[in-house]
Amino acid sequence: MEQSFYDAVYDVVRLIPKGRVTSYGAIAKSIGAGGSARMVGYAMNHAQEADPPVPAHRVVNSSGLLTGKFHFATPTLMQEMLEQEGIQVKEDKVQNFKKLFWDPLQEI
DNA sequence: GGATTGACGTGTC
DNA sequence: AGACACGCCAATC
Repeated sequence: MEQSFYDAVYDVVRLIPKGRVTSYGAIAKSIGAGGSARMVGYAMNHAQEADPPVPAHRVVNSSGLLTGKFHFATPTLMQEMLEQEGIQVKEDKVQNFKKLFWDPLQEI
């Protein structure tokens, strides 16, 4: 079966550099999905079972909020991972999000 | 195959 | 400033 919408999302997310984050909308645009930001998040749900694994913890919503943290093994895992990469997270929000934001369109 | 859903985004009240 | 509403679009049931 052909690569589906998911594979495109996975590929972009895997391109996110360590210590950086991006938003669902940005990914959606990069794959040509436009305003289908929801689809990106939907794909990320499967990302847990995707192989190779996708750094979904580097993907947050446009506000820098860790909206999908509850979809990880543990709700705190996402924050832990981000902090490991040097990203400051407070109240489930990525601090300095604007600076840490990585736009896939700039890479692709 | 129609209806529902969803890790979102932007705007409005 | 916080809460609510609508829009997008593909996958799943």
